[in-house]
Amino acid sequence: MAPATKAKTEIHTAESCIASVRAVKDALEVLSGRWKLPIILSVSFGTKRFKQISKELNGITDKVLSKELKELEANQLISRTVYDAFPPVVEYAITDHGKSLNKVIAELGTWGAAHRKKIIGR
Amino acid sequence: MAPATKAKTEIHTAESCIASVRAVKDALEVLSGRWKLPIILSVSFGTKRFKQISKELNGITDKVLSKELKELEANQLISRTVYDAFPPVVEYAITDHGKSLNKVIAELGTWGAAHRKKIIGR
DNA sequence: GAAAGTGCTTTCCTAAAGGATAGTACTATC
DNA sequence: GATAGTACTATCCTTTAGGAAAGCACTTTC
Repeated sequence: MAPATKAKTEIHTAESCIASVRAVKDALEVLSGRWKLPIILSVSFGTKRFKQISKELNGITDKVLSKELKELEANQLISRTVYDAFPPVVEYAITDHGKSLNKVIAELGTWGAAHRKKIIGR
Repeated sequence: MAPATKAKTEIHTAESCIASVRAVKDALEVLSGRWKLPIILSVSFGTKRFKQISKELNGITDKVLSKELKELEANQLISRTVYDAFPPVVEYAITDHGKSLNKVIAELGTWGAAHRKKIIGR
């Protein structure tokens, strides 16, 4: 069997492909790493405090969680509210912009579960 | 304003939250890094050769691309076909399993474009 | 007055990601 | 016989991600 030949239509396709690739790369830049999406998901289930998020993510260290929360806040994906009390009380909530990731994350979760079954088998 | 109080219903919510988080983490493990999703997207636009993918991704080095392609093949997300010719001809195509990521990637692209406008402003 | 509780920060360290650069295999073309 | 063409591989190096462990602030509870 011979390799496929270049068709004229591919030129047009290539351009839209490149544009799409760029958009996906933009998204990945903001959402990079193992934790940002899981954090957003956790918070989108309801306003949470630091320790609660930490427990639900299972495995993240305080340092990393703190750093990720800052980045997410900077990108307006979550909001942070401090109450002056002691011991400290800080609440994290999803923003409207963060909510706009709902579909992405839902799809990803669905796919993750399906992939696990297919490849790992359980 | 006082911090929100813990409601009974949150117990139930927390469990489904943790399950969702796990699924998302599973997905992220397979799709980790800056390049895998863009590669899958590129290939899902049509069967491509090494150099073509390289050009469309804009910025990836040969070494990294080669490595990523191997991982994606191992996870059955793309297929690799070698034709014995000189210079070499190798074609990469999306698999059915890879196609199952279409919605995820499309959503991500849409979001990426919107986010760029919102935060970066162009 | 010791201990617990919360949301961090700090220091130190390892592993992995990823980039730069060059090289190879072999044929075809000029 | 130099050069181009393709899909890599190999080496070396820098940067980033991320983890482990401990410390701190200040109040309340025992």
